[in-house]
Order: sequence, then C-alpha cells, then structure tokens
Amino acid sequence: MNRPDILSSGEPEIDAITAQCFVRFEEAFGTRGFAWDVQAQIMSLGKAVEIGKGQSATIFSDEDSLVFLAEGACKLVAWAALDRAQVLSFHFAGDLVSVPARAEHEYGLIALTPSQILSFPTRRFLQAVNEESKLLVELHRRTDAALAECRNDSVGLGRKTAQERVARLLMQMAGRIGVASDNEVLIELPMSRGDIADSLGLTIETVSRQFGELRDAGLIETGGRSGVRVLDPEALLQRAGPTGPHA
Amino acid sequence: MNRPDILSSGEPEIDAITAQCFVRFEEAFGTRGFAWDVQAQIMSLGKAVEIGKGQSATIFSDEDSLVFLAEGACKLVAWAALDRAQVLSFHFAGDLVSVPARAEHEYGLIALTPSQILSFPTRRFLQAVNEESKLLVELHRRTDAALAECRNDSVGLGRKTAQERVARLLMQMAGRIGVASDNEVLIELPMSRGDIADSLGLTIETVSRQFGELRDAGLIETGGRSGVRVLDPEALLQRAGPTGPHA
DNA sequence: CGTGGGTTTGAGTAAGGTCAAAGTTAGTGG
DNA sequence: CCACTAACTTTGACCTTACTCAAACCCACG
Repeated sequence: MNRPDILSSGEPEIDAITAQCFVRFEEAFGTRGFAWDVQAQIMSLGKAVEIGKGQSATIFSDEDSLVFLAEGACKLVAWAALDRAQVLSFHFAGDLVSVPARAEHEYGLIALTPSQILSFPTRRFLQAVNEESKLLVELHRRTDAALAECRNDSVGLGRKTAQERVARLLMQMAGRIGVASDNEVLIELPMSRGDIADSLGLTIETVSRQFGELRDAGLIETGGRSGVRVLDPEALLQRAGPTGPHA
Repeated sequence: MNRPDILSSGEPEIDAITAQCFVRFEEAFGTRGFAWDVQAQIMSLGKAVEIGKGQSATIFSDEDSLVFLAEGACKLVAWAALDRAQVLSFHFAGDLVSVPARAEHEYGLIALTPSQILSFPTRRFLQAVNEESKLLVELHRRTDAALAECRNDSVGLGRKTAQERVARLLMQMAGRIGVASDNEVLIELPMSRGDIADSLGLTIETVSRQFGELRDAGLIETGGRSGVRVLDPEALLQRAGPTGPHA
C-alpha cells in the first residue's frame, strides 16, 4: 500500500488514513487547543498506517513506541520463545498502547481485524508534549490504568483455573465489545481460540473444552467461530471466580 | 540517625520519619527546585509512616495511592480470594508504587522488613504537580517501566515452567539486591517461600522443590531461610528459559 | 462445492497441586 | 546463654488439572 508524503512542498498533502487517525487522536486527547508548534511536532512524529489481519504494527524497531489504535482490533504479544507466545492484552479503537522496543522479550502489536494505527516514538513524543501537562496527566492516567489491568490479569494467570480464566475473558469482552439485549449479551470475538489460549496461559484444546463446558451448562451459546451469546451473565460471572477477599 | 527539622522553627514540627522520607523523595524526584507552593502542597499531601514486618501500608482506603518506599522492602499483593493471594511485585528503597484503592481485587502493600513509606492520594497529587511537567514525565516513565515489568512477569506466569519461574526470580533478585563477588552472587531474600510462591503462581512446596533441584544441580547454595549464594549465574540464567524468539 | 485453517473431541501423560509428616530456623523468655 | 516453641521449610506419597498427541469435524473462503 503506497502512501504519499505526509509533508510536501506548498500545502502539506495528507492521505485519508493519516487524516482520520489524527482526527481520532485529537478527539481522544484534546490536542486541538495546543500551541501550534507542539501540534506540528506531534504530527511530524506520528506515522499513520493501515494494517491487515495478522500484520504486525511495529514501526520504530529500536525505540519504544506509543501506538494509538484509531480503528480496528489488535493484540499485544510477547514471545517467551518462538513457539511460546503470550498475548498480553487485546485492544480496540481509541486505545493507546505502550509497546517496548525490546525488553526481556520481543513484543509485537498485531492486527486481529484490519486496523488503522498511529505510532509515535515515545521518547521524542514526551519531549514534544513536555509543556502540555494536561496531556501528560492523561498519559499517566492511561498508563496507570493499563498497569492496573495488567495486574488484574496477573491474578488470573497465577491463581485461577482454566474455567475461571475463560469465563473472566468472556465477561471482559462482553463489557468491552458486547451488545446487550435483555439480560443477554452478544459478542463477536475478533480473536481466535489460539489468541485466547495465548492470552490466558492455556492451550487451544483447553480453551475449546471450557467453551464446551460453558455451552453444556447453558451459560453461553456459540455461533460459528466468533459468535458468542452470553445467556446468563450472572452465572458466567460466578464461574469467573471470586473477585476479592470479602469472605 | 536523627535529622533536624527541614523547615525552620516557627513552622509545624516534623517528626524524624517524615523528614527522612521527604529528603529521600526529593533526592529521587528532584522536587527541590519546585515552586514554593507546590512543594508545600506535596508536603501536606504526603503521609509518612514506619511499618513493621507483615504490616499493611494502605493509608488512603477509598482512593488510589502513590506510595514512595523510602526504606525497607515490601510486597504488593492482590487477593483473588481469602486464600488465594497473588504477589504482584516486590519493592525496595527508592521505588514508587501505584496502589489501586480497589479494582477487581483488593490490594495491599505489605512490609517484608521494617519500612518507611510516604503515601500520596494519587488524584490530588497529580493536581498539585500539574504544572511541574518534569515530575509528570518522570512519573510516566516509572509507571511505564512498571507496566513493562508487569508484562514481562505475565509471560512468566503464562508460559514458563516452575523451574524457569524460580530461576528467573532468583536472577531478578540477584540483580536487584544481590552482592556480587567474583562470578558469584550473594542474596539475602527478604521474602518467604510463601511470598515467592504467591508471586510466581506456584505453591510453597513446588518452590521448595525447585530450590532443592537447583541446589542439587550445584547452581545455588542456601544458607538458613533467606540466604542464597548463586554459584553459577550463567547456568541459572539458562534455566530461567529463553528470553525471546531468536531461534 | 471443495479445500484448508481453525475448532472440537478423545485418550494418555506429566507437571504441579494437595495432604501429611518430619525437620529447621529464628525468635522468646527463663 | 540456653532451652523452648511457633512458624517456616523440606520431603514424601498420591491426585488432579491441564498438556500432548492424534484424529475427526466444520466453518469460511475461494
């Protein structure tokens, strides 16, 4: 997919993807009111691209990146080894994802559905917005929320049974991308069983068996590969296990 | 070890713990150069306390807190249930810990050794330092690092064997609090086998057995409950498992 | 309609959990 | 300073859960 220069002589030509990504970004972070030069810096740092299903979104290979997901759904993956992937999180439109260049493991942000993303090199981005403390506070808020989320997931990975993990993921997805209709929730899962397994620290087979058990128990119905109808959210939440030390 | 008041006479009396905590905090975050009123606000928001082994450090019960660990060692714990604790991280002097008031699980910061901590209510702290973008950037940097760390741990929880988990933890502790001496590292573990088990998603017995295996293999020696001598760091790192997809 | 990747199901296995008991360690008080 | 004790740790036997390997199945795509 070719992209025309986003900066060019005369009036800057901007392609549709770039334009749309920045509009969404401005909406999410309220950068519209920023000083002119800060806005210009942000625009020159951000690279907008469209990526197809299964494609990786790593842009800045030797630098930490900050990726804004304008449209679509992605998974953040770390590899413990070539054959041991761990899905760290699923992301949807509006999310800001912090992607390390390379830490103890190699990371990748991979599209589950065709997605539009806007990538910034973290360090230079922070320098650019250095004086816009509102954005810094929002950035901290989101990172802190991601940390809290990651910690919640840690509890799941360390201390929950296969069924509790699957039930919890379904409830999370119900809340994130589910469509409610009188005490039922319809979910269209953008990720495969393999992705779910990799995110829960299980195998494909175990995930499948848990789907089966939940179906046999009458808590969910499945339609095709990606359709899930939660028939009894209450009971499903029960199976996700306890959520605190309250008794 | 006593320190005189850092605010001159006529001002409110400040106890030794508070004084020492703030001195350490200033050193770590360079708040010395801040505007007078910002410094005053920070000081009025921070509660310094000394907590003994096993004591919990939760100060602001219904608000997210930001806890600076001035001295000692602590564990951050979440409870999946009364009998299912997950240790999310271990912390040492100089660390800043983000403690949610209450999310999906209940959290607690608990002292492993007598510790001095300085707690801030996150929201009001952010308001106070709103204009000091250097501190905001540093805050973001630390939170982002904690997130990266949490994600690395997720890989461990989801995709590593018991032995890999234990070996990795020992290497982490070697790097964090170990004392090196010609190709050996001495570690004085501040946490119990139970804490280690809870942080790795294992049982006490399994952790103990892995210590045994590593000892039998000649990679480590143990002395008493807390002493560990890493005889062969190379080999121990090997047992921690692969660290990326590089073949 | 095929075809191939994803999914489900089944049988056997292994890693780690559970239960129980013995052995240490590091305080505590005499 | 030593004996005592309670908590922590180690070890052993057995069991459960989830993994592995394998085959059948079924969507979704061309």
